Amino acid sequence: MKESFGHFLRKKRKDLGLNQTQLAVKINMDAAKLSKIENGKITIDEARLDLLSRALEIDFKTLKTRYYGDCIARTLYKNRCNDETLIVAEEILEYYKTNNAKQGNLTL
Amino acid sequence: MKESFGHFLRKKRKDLGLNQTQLAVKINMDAAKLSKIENGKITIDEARLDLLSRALEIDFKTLKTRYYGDCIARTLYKNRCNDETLIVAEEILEYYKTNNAKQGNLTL
DNA sequence: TTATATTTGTCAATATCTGACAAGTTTTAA
DNA sequence: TTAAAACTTGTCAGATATTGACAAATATAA
Repeated sequence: MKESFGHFLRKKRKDLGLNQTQLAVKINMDAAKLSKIENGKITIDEARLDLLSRALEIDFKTLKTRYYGDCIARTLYKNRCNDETLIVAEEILEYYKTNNAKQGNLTL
Repeated sequence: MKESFGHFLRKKRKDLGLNQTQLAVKINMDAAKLSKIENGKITIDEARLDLLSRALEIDFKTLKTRYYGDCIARTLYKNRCNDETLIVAEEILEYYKTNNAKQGNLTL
């Protein structure tokens, strides 16, 4: 079982022997904010995800997958969605792909 | 392949021979807003989803699954997530379930 | 065209998010 | 048990986003 995105980040940070303040400097971020990210209190954008992947020596794609995977897991958990939801999501994703919906037009 | 949540709603509405204005009245909603929902421009909360399920004679659970499935599909599509993301999401969901994270504490 | 249906834009009020910092708490190590 | 370091949380005002209600514009159908 994979841990949460925040725990994953924290583990990687400690593997490199960095504290939050040190890592925060590397990615030009307030240490308090980094703490909130590790604890899943706030979101992070892709630009910051990129900086983070470099600082933690993780492949960007891997980190991105972990991040959005975590976001989706939270949506499911928070809203008490049933197990079928992910399957339905996959099917609807195909719909958007084949119908070439404009990506900017999509509101979550 | 399943269509989007909005298209699903529209189909069900037309099956019942209702126009947006008529359905909007039933669920105590502005018709313009209903249009935006059918076109995926805005979100809807569970209370309204419940009203909608009654008005359209759809099982609430089914509608809810469709709705969040659509939200997740949009997240994936909009952010160009790779195929592995859903698998990762499933694993992280298990983490939240077993660790009994407080559902209120989760920020998306 | 004319009526009907749908979509989009606007508005102010409300709510949420942001970064920066201060204050508080927990952990660590002597 | 201490003090220091690490971490977490709260606050602040400014920015950004969302809401419901309505008007205007567009599309569809008769």
